[in-house]
Amino acid sequence: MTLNNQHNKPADTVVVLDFETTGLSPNQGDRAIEIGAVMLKDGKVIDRFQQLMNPGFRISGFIENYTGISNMMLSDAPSCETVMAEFADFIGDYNLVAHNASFDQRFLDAEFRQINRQYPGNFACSMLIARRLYQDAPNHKLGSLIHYKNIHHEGVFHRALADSEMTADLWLAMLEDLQQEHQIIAPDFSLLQSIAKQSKANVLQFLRKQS
DNA sequence: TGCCAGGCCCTCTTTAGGGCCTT
Repeated sequence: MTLNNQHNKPADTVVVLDFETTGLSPNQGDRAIEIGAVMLKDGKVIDRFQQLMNPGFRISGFIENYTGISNMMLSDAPSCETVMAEFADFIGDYNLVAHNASFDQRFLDAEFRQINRQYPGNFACSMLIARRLYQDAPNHKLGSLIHYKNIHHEGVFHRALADSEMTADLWLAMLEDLQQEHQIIAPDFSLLQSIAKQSKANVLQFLRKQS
């Protein structure tokens, strides 16, 4: 459910999202079971979305243990189609951010195909950007980066809203580091997308040209 | 019957292999 519908649609607003799913591949029949999202504008959270959804079949014990989402919790949840229609309205035409975005994009595309909805926004991947900016991090899992950047968290992992909140905080930390450590005055969505496309060796030179 | 993701990225590469990341 969305918590605040009173917002405009400026270009500097992004939606940071995270899916919990029945598995790794929509092509193998996997479905979404939870969507969480945070809307960011000018470095602040202005809206949130969180909803469980019933995939129409029982989820595995592995997924119950991994996410803490049980078959009982999903039994009275609305259908994927109902939730995703509401989520399509939430994201509108904003640009999107996710950690390992190719995963979330596959599920978003698959679930939207089921309800004949589309979105015009672009995706940016916080993992690919973090691999460039934080080359000394022990690894680039979301939880590891949260610890690496000393980002406050509530100790909840692998739930959609909690993970999207942490990804949003990581996104804001990367924007701040680009300003503070790389003297880039106004880093934006397209710049971060470009950083992900730089080679590991060339990214510092690329950043110097932006400052 | 047997198998079962996909994309990015690095390197002991490019006529390939394997690790990382997401559930």
